[in-house]
Amino acid sequence: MDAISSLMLQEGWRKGPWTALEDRLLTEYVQQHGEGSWNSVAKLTGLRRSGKSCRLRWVNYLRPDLKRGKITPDEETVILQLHAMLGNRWSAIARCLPGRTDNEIKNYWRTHFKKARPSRRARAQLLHQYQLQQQEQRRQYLQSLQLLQQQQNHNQQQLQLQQNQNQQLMMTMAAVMAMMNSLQNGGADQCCCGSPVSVPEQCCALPDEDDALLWDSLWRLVDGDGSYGDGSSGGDY
DNA sequence: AAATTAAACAACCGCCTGTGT
DNA sequence: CACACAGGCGGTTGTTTAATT
Repeated sequence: MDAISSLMLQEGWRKGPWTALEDRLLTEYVQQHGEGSWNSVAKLTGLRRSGKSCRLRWVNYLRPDLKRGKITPDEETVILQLHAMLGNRWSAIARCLPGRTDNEIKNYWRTHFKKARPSRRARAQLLHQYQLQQQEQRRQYLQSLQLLQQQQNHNQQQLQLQQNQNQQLMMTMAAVMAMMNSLQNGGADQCCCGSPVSVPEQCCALPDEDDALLWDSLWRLVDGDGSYGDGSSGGDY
């Protein structure tokens, strides 16, 4: 409570709903003195109301030119149009609607057009929608987790396969190198494993079938066709 | 029929502006 | 120019009435 309000209460200012007697006193005052000088109402009539309160009561309730009753559809249209143009300038809107007060229009707007708190039924519906949304989000989250897991397993398998292929390639390379060496050395002194042999077949030389595979791999490498292995990995070799 | 909720209305409050001194 | 005061304005709150559960 501010200083003026507490002072008003100390001095015995009345607040709250107006009585019929207060209305009559105020009406008589305005008839005699005209509108304005609201602060002198209390002195001249004995009313224990502030000037502000007197003015508000007169303007919003006692003025004889006030139009009573519901807002008509035409008036509603005007209110909507003017509000779209002027915003919350209620007094400006009220000036275009004779007999209506800014307070009345403001209340009407708030009641009918300002986004109202949803009804209980609407709130329950909103809550239900929210819960369904939450369920769906949870389901999607679990699904993506599962997908991620599958992806990781797949990657693991791919890695393993790649390692195997690399190993095989290294072995092939080593065998090729050994073969080259043996060809350079007349083909008799050393085997691919380094053992001194006169005939390669007597050491660790590959059987015919493996031998063919080995040469096949070598030509692929030389051709550089990148199709080594399962054919899915292009460019890493 | 009682309890609860929403709508409508009335009044108050604080801030701002215009005016007189 | 600075100050005080009255009046005006928009936002907010309180109360009553009507509708719904």
